[in-house]
Amino acid sequence: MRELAHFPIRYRLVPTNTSDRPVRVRFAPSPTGDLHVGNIRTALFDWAYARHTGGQFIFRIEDTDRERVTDEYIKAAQDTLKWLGLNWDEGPEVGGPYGPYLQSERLDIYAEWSAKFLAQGDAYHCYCSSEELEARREAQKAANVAPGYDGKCRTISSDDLAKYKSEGRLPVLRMRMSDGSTTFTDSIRGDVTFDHNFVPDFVLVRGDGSPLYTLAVAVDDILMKVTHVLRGEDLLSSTPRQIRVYQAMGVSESDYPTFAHLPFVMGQDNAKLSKRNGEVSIAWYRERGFLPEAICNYLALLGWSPGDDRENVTMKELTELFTVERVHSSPARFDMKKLEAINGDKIRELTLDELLKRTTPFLIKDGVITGTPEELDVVKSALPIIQERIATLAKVSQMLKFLFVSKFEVDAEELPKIKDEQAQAVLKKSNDVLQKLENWDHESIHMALKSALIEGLGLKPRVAFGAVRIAVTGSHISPPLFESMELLGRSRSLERIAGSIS
RNA sequence: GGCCCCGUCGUCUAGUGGCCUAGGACUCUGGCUUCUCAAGCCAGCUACGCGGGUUCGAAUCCCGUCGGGGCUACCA
Repeated sequence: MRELAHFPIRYRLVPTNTSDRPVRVRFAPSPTGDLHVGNIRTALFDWAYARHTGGQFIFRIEDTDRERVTDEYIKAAQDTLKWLGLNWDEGPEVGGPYGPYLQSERLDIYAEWSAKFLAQGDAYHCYCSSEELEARREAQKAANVAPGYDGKCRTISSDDLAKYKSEGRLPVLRMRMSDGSTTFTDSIRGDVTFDHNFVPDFVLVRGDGSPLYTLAVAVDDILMKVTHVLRGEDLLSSTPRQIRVYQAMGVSESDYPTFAHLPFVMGQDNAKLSKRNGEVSIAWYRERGFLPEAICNYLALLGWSPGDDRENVTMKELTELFTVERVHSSPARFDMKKLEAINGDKIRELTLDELLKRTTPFLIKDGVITGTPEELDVVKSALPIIQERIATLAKVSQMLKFLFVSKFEVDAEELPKIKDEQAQAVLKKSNDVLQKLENWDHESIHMALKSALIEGLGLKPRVAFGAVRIAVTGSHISPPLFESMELLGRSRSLERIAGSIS
């Protein structure tokens, strides 16, 4: 076994794509659950960068830990990306020249490289058991030295080897780190240096022969000719290990990818956003009626800005404007209120047909309609009056429910408001004038009620119309009253008003 | 503990030595809009973590400090 030369490793990277290699960016999640806000922010930046540069966007599944990654989650990840419009050029389903794109299907490749590393002396077998390692780590902590593998099995006597083998111990494959340090240029953070004293020999292959992330990620990025690695900040300190694998692979420095570590998206509790702290899965937002373009727009503004005051950015504009240089190095807090505001803006930008298409599934799911053409006609005529008052698509159901219920009932907590003397007078008067109304359109209804209630009874509009609103829609919050009554129709409107009179 | 990253309104951000008595957006508060809720419009509150230095001049550069976060696995 050859000892590695003891010299500091100098590794310089150009901060932006000045290389003439075509840009290839990958998004490589390890789907151990539904993709969450942080994952998607990374995917979005990866995608935007690829599109901005006219490069390729590669989607790779890191499923080397088959105990935590399930097929279900892999499928869900693909669905989420597609729903968001982050289409990939290479990856699952579409294939590509450097596939397969599931690491679990590339095991022979990793086996080949790990055998090579072993033969070259870059890596070595380590027979230390988990218990032994744990004990030594504890001792290191107690002695206040940097914890990490101590290199015990770098050299191993034949006696010990025979002993371990007779005990049936299965070795892991460890990468040998040299002395010195690794410096690389992160496009977002600048030069970052790690002293190898704090980068212990790391495991490439488990005792059972399966590869670890540390091996697979580096091998794949090289083999798939990835030029830019934009990923979460949590992986920053694992970069020297990736670079060590590149060296062992014999890759020349000019072919190393450029790294850019994106800042975290944090939860309200100021901790890294994770499954623990609440509503982080993209599926959760989808179910609540958030638009994919709104999610992308909002997420793009977390850690990046176009540079001017604009906040409403389309996907197209994002691809035009996105550069790594404008990505922040500091973490951002996720703010649901702002997402809702942007979602509302995006809803208001939708055409009527588009809005109808998007809201229909929610109305059906909530049992408001079954989806007949007649129902959709009604929905379509009602959408213009609620488009500016909903922040999420899921809100349409409660707004339009009153138009479809077969057995109408006033909300229990609203009922007392129309039972007092004044309200009853309003309803009786309304019933009288509306019975005689010739044209049942919102303008006529408005005029009739205004004249009867405001001028006739001398009431404040909000008081008078409020009672009618509750009687007709069942709630004090509703779309505009007169339009609602026009949509509801004469008979049902009058029926409800009459039904509210005691 | 060690290593690494980070630090402008409550939140997201603009800002790369003078354009900053720090701009925008979201939130919040008040008002307008005589049908609610929204939307829209107007106004207001509120920030350069702290301490030194460099400079004629610092949010911007340097040092220190404090604070937050990540990593420290046969997870990724």
